[in-house]
Amino acid sequence: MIRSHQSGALRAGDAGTTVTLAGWVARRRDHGGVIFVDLRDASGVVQVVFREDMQVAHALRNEYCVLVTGEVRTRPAGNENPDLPTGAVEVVATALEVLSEAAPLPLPVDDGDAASDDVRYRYRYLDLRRSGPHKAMKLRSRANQIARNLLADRDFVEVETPTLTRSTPEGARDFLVPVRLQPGTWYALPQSPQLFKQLLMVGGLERYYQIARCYRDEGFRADRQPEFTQLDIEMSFVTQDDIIELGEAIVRALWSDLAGHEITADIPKLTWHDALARYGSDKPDLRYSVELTELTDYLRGTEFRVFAGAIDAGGYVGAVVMPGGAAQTRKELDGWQDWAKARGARGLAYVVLDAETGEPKGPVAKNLTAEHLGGLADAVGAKPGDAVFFAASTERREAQELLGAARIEIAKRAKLVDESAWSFCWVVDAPMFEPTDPDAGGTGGGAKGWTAVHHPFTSPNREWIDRFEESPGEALAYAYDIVCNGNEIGGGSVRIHRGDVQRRVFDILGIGAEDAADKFGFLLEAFKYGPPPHAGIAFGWDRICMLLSGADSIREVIAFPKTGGGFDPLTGAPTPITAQQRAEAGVDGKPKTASESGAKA
RNA sequence: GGUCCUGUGGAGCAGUUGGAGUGCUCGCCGCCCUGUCAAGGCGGAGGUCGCGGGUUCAAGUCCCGUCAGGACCGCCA
Repeated sequence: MIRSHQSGALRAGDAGTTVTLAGWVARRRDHGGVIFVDLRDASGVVQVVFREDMQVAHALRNEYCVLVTGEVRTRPAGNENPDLPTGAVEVVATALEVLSEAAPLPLPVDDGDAASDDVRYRYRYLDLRRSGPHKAMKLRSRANQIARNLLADRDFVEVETPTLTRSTPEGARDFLVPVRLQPGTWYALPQSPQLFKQLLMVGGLERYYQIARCYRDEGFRADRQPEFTQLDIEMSFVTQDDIIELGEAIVRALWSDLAGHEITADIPKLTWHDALARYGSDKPDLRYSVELTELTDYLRGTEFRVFAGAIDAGGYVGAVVMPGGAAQTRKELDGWQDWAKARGARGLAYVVLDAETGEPKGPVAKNLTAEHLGGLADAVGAKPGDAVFFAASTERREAQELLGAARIEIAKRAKLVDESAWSFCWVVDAPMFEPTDPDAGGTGGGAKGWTAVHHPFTSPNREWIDRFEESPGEALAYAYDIVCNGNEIGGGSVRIHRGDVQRRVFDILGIGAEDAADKFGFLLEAFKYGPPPHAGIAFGWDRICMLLSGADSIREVIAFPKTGGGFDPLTGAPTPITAQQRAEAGVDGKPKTASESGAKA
């Protein structure tokens, strides 16, 4: 080591010690006769004093990398800085070596206002010198360590699975990699290690985990990047409850250590259907209590066409209450219409209850009978001064999700969210299937299809395993998600381990035997040889680290993140390739053996 | 694929009704300064107003297109 101590570790007890420090010039305060330099390394900052005999420090600039030798002294009385951990001491320099100079900085490296995201990520190596990003990287490392320790204590085996693998249709779009040695054929980057971890169970490992990079070529968001990380877990000979117990243990350990938050009781469970019915979301934010009310029966017989149309078609009408919402201006109420339209809804019907009299008012009120209006407040649990928003649709889930989105927006606008709170829940009993493309229903009379809510390897629960064909839309799965403050932070399922059940599920999904063999043949083959019952879970590691670090984007907990367009501002990736690279990569080659699936019709 | 917001010296912003590249904070360069810690004082440099087109006597400002970043919808088994 070229240094003797870490800058941030120096304390009053070190006074009198001669130290050699290495780090960066965080700030220089040049008084002419005496120069103060805040020297920063990974451990923190300490003040270095250069006296008249050390005027070389005059040439130092921000972010020069320097080596300083000097004596630690307690600061003169009255000059301590209580804001710094090292504020009781300073280092009086006797030697200075500039290890490397720094050009004028393209962004501020101090902890004041941050630059915009694209500048920060273009110069991420400078951004990472700031304390916030630095802490986020350390937090993530610590989170990995906590998970590894806990899983090692429980005899889990950490296994790496391939990142150059087979394209598995269904689900998200794959990133594809051309194969030079077999022109015209492509690897896919894994969307998750799902199939491999199931094969590891067949392989008898019983307890597997991996901090796994996953790749999905879909739209990117604040909480979605083209490559992201899961803490991926799979176990044999377990039930859903065993996975939930393990998941809670991991979450409990993470939040205890990294957020100082103790999860004492069991994390509450609610069913997928309850979550939709009460919160209009399969990842409800339980930090606030606003709930939806179904009004389908209450409003049955109404002549208001918007509601009657949904009710008569066997659909759903519901409402959500905005506490104090009656105080909104006409402009604000109109704003909700724009908000709803931006989400693809026709609008958001509402009734406001007069703050004095409780009298229902608003455009929709004119369309409802006195009877319906009279009992409305009680039916939805509204008080005078509240606003009631309605949604109606022939598709229950569609209306519920609109109200769920309104619920979130209400909480935001009415400031109902306790930002310091942590609220966890499990959402269990998810349906096995949902109809494909519900919007297209009714046209052409084409066959109604089903798609897996979770994934095609999810087991129906005991109640449905022998008869899910009877009513695919109602069949429930052993599938579970863990939710924190309205973010899905993990999810998993009990897997199908019986070939016959798997084939029946594929049948419902419209995946024929030939198709299944082509896409997942290797898994079905494996399942011929004594596959153990198994179940697993995967945690969205970036999201968890984001929540624990208080960030509002997973980019903050990724060392070198990409922009929403999948662009890396630092390296400039992706880039075009040269003609020679293209020729060598085999991009344009034709597969040698044209299998049925590969050949064009 | 769609909607909305943003784009002005190195960074963060302001810029009114269309009237001179105008302003603020920080940074940068030079000088002064012996106890600061967001040091202070004086002086200075630094601009294709994202890009292209249009309207106009005149565009940072209005219109159209486009690019980039962000948020959201679709999508994400």
